[in-house]
Amino acid sequence: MPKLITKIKEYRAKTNMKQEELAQLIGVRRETIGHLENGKYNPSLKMAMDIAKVFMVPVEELFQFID
Amino acid sequence: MPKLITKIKEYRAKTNMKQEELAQLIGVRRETIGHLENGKYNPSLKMAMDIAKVFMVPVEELFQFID
DNA sequence: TTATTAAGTTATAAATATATAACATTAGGA
DNA sequence: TCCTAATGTTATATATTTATAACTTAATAA
Repeated sequence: MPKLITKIKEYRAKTNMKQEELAQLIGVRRETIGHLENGKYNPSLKMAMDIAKVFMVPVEELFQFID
Repeated sequence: MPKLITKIKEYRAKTNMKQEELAQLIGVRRETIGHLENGKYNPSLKMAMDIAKVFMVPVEELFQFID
């Protein structure tokens, strides 16, 4: 079972963005962002790319699977 | 409803790889690769990154959402 | 202390991806 | 042409993500 590591929280902090704001920008729920930040599951490619676009970084900069 | 465009088939052709071979490399079914190549759905981030790794390209080079 | 805002967490429902199996179609070589 | 391998396609089952709602916790300010 590979674990997902993400830098979403760091990029949010860097830009003073709340979970709620990010969620609205990409059209998902706040809880979904929270779960994702805490590695609860493997998101869809669309959602991952939408978030990467918000922070203007490549998907691989934001997400990494370990193991 | 955004449409998914992918270059998987092109990269497979470039390296003479069958759907079945790619599927086994990343641990999914042949039909799953087929459906993905034909834009049937939005894959998981893990699967997208696994495929990108096989062809040694960034995720964004392989997948693009239109609209 | 009380109130408020952001984030964590849990349970359940709904939506969607993926597996599975079966059959159809296409392309290429003998 | 006939065979065969590769791919397309469809239906259904299973697994997983995401939505929803509710409650909790942490931090901060009044």
